[in-house]
Amino acid sequence: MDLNITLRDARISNRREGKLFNTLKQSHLFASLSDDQLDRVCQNANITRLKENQALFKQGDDVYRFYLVLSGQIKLFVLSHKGQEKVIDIVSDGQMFAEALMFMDKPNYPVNATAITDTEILGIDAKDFKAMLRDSVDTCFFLLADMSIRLKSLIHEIDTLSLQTGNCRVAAYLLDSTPEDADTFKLNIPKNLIASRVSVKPETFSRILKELAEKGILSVKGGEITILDREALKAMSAGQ
Amino acid sequence: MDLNITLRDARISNRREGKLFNTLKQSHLFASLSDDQLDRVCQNANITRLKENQALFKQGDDVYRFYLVLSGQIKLFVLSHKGQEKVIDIVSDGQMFAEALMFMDKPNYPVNATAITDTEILGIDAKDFKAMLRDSVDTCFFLLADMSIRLKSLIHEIDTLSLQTGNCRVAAYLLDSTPEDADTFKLNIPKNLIASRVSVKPETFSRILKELAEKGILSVKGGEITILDREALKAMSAGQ
DNA sequence: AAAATAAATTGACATGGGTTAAGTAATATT
DNA sequence: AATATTACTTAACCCATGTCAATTTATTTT
Repeated sequence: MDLNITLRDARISNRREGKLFNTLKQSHLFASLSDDQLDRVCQNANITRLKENQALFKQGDDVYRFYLVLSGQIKLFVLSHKGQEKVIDIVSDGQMFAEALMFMDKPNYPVNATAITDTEILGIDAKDFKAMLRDSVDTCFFLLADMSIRLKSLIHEIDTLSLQTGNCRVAAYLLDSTPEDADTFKLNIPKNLIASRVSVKPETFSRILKELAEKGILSVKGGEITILDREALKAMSAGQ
Repeated sequence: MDLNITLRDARISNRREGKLFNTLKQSHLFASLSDDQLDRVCQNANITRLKENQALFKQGDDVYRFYLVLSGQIKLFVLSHKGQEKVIDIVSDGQMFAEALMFMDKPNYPVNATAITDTEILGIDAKDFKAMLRDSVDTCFFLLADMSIRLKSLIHEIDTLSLQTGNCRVAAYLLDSTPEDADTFKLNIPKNLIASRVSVKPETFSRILKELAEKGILSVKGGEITILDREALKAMSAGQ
């Protein structure tokens, strides 16, 4: 199929400007690999282009690869019995996902992955990567650190789900979405996905934004948010 | 202090009946280590006895060790701004905890750890362990698998917190607490801790148990639960 | 055993946030 | 540009679960 291009081709066409290699090296995990190791890992790697709304894998599918987003965005989500969707995470440019699974016995994806915009991803073969990993304890340690950070942030997520209100989670999300300096920014994903990400309904998300606007903490113009009172927002994200 | 006994002493006194070594080998991670590697790891290890309600570490403390529970139970929990407690996990005999943290830059415990009964734990020095780990890719892989399983279960936890009711989470907890064969069992931790573990208030937990009893799904006599209709309980844990 | 303390239950009530439904804005399609 | 589709907002209502308060039941302590 013409959606899949072998990495060899991609490397030849991209090496000149170094786009792919640079992207890989920007990623925490690959930064410490030599070009040789990178080559080994990329033997059976491939680049896939997903159209908006196209699924990459479904919850329960067997795991043969993990992925690095080159451009675009992927949503990782679970579905309830009744088809209700909960966004676990949104993965964007330069970020890796599903890299933790290959170490399990007979791994299955615990989430669904679907592109939310046209997206270009690099898929890396789990077997190749694990084989390389046996020769690179450093990379093992990078991966352990990576997973450790994820564990910590998931624990924090459980924490906020159990102990905080939707209000706090929205405030925290907004603070997390804007750099310290810029007070005006555009939401990079649709509001209904943000709502699911912070575990409230879209209606509730709207209400919370409205409430924040009424309190003078921020102003909302479509997808453009301006933070007017950062301290108040921080206070709210910390739980009032 | 007399609460800390060096492992050398412990080994001498325990090797005969092999209690400590067996406990270590029952643990997923240590099962693949040679006795020599085990010795290296245990250089600066020590055994600590905690009294009921005694804290082992607090959220934010620097991480120098990770732990294996030899006997008793430890609760891992976070506190809200207002002092509200959320139990992240209960760790019992043979289980390891905090082993994921040592790979981070300047790690701090993301949770509090307190003994809920008199507890005996083996503390393993993170530096020693990491040094040994550089010579044992196998153990790296075990650890990666271990962390992968934890990641998966935390994702599942977020899933159930976002998409399911307290009802479902209680049902799932109860199913998880009893072996497939025995229908009658004693809750091994106080009900208020179970409530926090499944993210409901003690009052709500009481009501849910009462409702389950009224529906004929189980019977409750103090801390003793008898499952009367396992299928119904499974259905409820799956979301009605 | 009695008293004191802590844990669990129960009821009355409050509320955060879900549900339903309608309408409005924004985006995509013809 | 006109239509269709999708995303977002708003309002009225409702429910699961939290809060508060009072009791009952366990568990310690003396």
